[in-house]
Amino acid sequence: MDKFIPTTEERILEAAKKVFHSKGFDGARMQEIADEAGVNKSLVHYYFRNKDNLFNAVFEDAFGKLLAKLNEIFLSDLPIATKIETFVTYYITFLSRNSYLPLFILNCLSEKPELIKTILTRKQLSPDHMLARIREQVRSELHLDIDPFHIYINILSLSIFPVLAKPLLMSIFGLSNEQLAVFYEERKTIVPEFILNALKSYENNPSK
Amino acid sequence: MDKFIPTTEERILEAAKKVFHSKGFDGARMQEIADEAGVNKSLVHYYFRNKDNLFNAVFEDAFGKLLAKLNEIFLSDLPIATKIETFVTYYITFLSRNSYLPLFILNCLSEKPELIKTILTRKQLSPDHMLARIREQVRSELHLDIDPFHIYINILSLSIFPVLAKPLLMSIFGLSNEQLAVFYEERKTIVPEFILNALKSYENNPSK
DNA sequence: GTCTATATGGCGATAGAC
DNA sequence: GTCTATCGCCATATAGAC
Repeated sequence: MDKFIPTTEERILEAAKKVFHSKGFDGARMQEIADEAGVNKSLVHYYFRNKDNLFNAVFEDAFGKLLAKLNEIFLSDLPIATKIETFVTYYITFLSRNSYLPLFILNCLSEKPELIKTILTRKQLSPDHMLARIREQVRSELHLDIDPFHIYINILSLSIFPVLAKPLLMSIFGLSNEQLAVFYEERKTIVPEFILNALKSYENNPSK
Repeated sequence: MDKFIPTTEERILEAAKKVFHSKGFDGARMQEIADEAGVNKSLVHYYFRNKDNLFNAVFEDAFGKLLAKLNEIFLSDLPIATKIETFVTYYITFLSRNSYLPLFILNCLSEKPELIKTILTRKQLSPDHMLARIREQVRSELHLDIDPFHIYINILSLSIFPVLAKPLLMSIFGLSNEQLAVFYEERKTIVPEFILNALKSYENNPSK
């Protein structure tokens, strides 16, 4: 079994992910990235020219993966209930293992929102297409004629916020890492249940 | 009507809020804060000694207000359904008017989680007390014997995340400021409905 | 490709006149 | 209390030897 030997460039990119994810653009130091990668500081500039370039590479990698998965799940042929379960489980699992990621992405988007256009076109992702698909399924499978946008945002909120708020859960409620792991595990079943329960009630009482 | 004339110190603090909220600790510049307040840079040091002190003052102000309101609502004598409505409406209103706040607070907590202890003790806030109160009401009013923690986190998620994700909503879905205002307005009724619907289903089917 | 050395600028903080 | 001037440090980035 031949071991994967990363090139210097890959080592730098991995180190940059670690540092940018936890410290953000302004807080990160090129020296720290170099140390983390075990290379000389000048090499970082040699491969990526400047801090902005390196940061963009890190951001595209992080956000691109998440967006692609989002699209993959919601454009698939699964029934809507299964999609919700799959999405919630996948996102909670992935984000809780990379818990710096969501905060990093939101910070980046609030500072440089233009970066997202590049990624959407480069990866050929269309959020409108995805929303249309959800609306169609909500209508045909759940027999609800409602705007799917709020539902969609609710799914994202319930999956992402609890990971985003990890430091808050630890410092306010004093949860340990073990308790947090249990908490996230529970949410993988509780959240889809919660959402489908809420939707079922609309079925009985189609006010909208 | 005598106009409120802010002291220099107050002007600096207000300016610091604006700059720290939007740029974070590392991104903020003492010079920018001074410019924003219309004073000389040295005056900022004169009143607050250093950047850390100033930042702590800003953080305590922001987070303290939100925590106090959270406690006030959930420890009040309102029925649980009304509490949820009140909370959702208040938080969406307040946060969407100060949309930098939630991201600012989460960043701060992930970098210096120890700051929260000070605030909790200084403001005499007890999260455990609040959770106990919710459990009690969920049991007596909704006749559900379930752990209120997930419900509580769901309420926070559905209220806070959509504001936190404002830049995401704007850049991915291309929402304008007007569309966002409508969106947040809709959520003030949709979210409590969604939550209470979900809880009602547990009532019919008390698996837990 | 990888290193050392250095240019260049910006930032937080202080000293000291008024 | 408010200003000007400046110190000392550190960060990004580049030049150039190997």
